[in-house]
Amino acid sequence: MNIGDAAKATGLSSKTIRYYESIALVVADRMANGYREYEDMHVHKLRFVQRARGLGFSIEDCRALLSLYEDQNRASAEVKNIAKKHLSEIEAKITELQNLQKTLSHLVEHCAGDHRPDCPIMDGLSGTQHETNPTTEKPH
Amino acid sequence: MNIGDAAKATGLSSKTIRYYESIALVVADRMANGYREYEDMHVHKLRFVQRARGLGFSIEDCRALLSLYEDQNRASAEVKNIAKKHLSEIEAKITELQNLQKTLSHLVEHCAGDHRPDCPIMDGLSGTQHETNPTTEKPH
DNA sequence: TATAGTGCTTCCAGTTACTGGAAGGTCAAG
DNA sequence: CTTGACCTTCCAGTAACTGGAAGCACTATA
Repeated sequence: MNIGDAAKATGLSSKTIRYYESIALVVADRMANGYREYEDMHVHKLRFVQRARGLGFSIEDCRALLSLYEDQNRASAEVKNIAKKHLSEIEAKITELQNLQKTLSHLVEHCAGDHRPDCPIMDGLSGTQHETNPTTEKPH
Repeated sequence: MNIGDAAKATGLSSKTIRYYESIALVVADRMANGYREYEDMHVHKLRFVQRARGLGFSIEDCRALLSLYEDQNRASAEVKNIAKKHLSEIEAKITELQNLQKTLSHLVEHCAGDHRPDCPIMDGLSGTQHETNPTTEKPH
């Protein structure tokens, strides 16, 4: 199976699969002509990574998870720790975004959105607001 | 006022302020010795950008908002459009993260997290799950 | 005046996870 | 033998900074 077929089998692009090889995440064997050769085992790993990425795990998390995936003597506690850490990052991000959403929706609701220049959104951004809720001051 | 003072006045780092100048977002004048010179107007603009970034607006949005900020004849509708678009992106992101959170928290809850290798999280990632909810299959 | 220390300058590289594109080799079909 | 689809490598770009190196400017002190 060459890279194009592996791409179809996993839902990843050939580009992405090559990228994963370039960072030593999933490395294929080579055929006589230099083409990459994918066995079922490689496809399984690629699908594993694809699912993990779909759950938002970083590439480095995927690397760790993949090595646990191959480790017959793994402790599920290690897997759980990685997942819990990721989960709490997701939850923190949700909270952060909900705060932005609250502030922004307030501003948007109070903006007439017509041809006139007066705009509570601008007032909020310029610090000229008359009566408003505090903006989250920390860029990331 | 030189760049260090502008940094203190805005809460941005000197590095960031130089970066903003390099992308022509907020450009300072220069003093005889080559140092950047910041007037109140520059500080206002930098604070404006800092607040907009704090609300998650992209640099390009900041550029557009900044030009509206300076436009006496702006229509608040233009501001509102930018904000509404950003707001809907935030809301989409929240929804996406909430889906991940749901799936992940299910998996985490069902993992014993002990010394044994059996692990529902691994099962979910490898596609070997016994009874589970679908994972979000789209990386970004 | 020499020097030390702080702050300023520019430029280059690295971060995350790919994606697009160029230049060129390989293979199967007609 | 040519065409077209596929494969290869390598380079550059994305977003928004951040870190660091090399070197000039300014102030204070010995």
